Amino acid sequence: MDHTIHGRPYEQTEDGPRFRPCAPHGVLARLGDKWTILVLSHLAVASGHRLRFSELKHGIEGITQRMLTLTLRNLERDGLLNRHYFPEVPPRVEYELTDMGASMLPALEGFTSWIRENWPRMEACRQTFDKARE
Amino acid sequence: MDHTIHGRPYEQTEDGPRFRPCAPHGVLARLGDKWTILVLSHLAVASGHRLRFSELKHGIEGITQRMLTLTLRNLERDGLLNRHYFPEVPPRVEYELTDMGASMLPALEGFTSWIRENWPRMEACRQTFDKARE
DNA sequence: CGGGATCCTGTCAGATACTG
DNA sequence: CAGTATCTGACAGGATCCCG
Repeated sequence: MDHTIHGRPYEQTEDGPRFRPCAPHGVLARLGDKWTILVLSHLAVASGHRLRFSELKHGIEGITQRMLTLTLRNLERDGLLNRHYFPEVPPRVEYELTDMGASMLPALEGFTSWIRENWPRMEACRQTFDKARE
Repeated sequence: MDHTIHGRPYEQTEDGPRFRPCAPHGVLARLGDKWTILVLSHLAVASGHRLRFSELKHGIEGITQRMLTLTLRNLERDGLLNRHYFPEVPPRVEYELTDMGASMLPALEGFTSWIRENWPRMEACRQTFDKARE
């Protein structure tokens, strides 16, 4: 039998539930990496949820070709976006959110709206905390 | 004037909006680290949103003392939980979600529910992707 | 234009040992 | 019991060069 609390798998022990590393962690780890949120933000507001490589690169301050490529590969691997390659000269490549990728946006938006509301307070907490142990 | 799209700051350029690194990324990076979600999950389901250090340590498979301490410090710094120290012998320390910490749970739950629904599909996409370029 | 291949670096997780 | 201190290897990510 598989037990879950709030959808998270755990095993019962005599001292209470013990969670194991699980899916939410893996996905949030991906979203939490340095560039993924920025890439998704751009595609979220783009017409057709679709942009070419150079538009993404120019739109994200400080990202290198390599990191953009890696970020896009990971998102493609997870099925969150599709890569469209046009063998023209010069070549053109467009990235587009999949249905699954687009379906994630409301959940992400819900979370980011919480963050926006609470961000000033978190920032204040950090400064208080840091000052208390300078 | 400060422009935002979906709450994210950006600067306008002749080629369209350019986002800058912003608060959502920082918070998600924290949540995405290896242990934070597991710590929050435990506190979320604990009575009074409150647990002592050893309960957390025992409840999270594989975490080291050091990493649990660091994870808890970061959450405390962000104002998401409080540390209660009882100078007994042996000492006892309890960690408790703050109001802000508890207010984050619904947003987190919304996100993790999306993940649970889509996780099998993401896993399938990864395997397809990996096989295609073995 | 898009991106693969290499090399290099700082950062951080993990293990271990010690302490009030 | 609940930490802190120290060391180490692994790895994320930046810089650079080249290629169809």
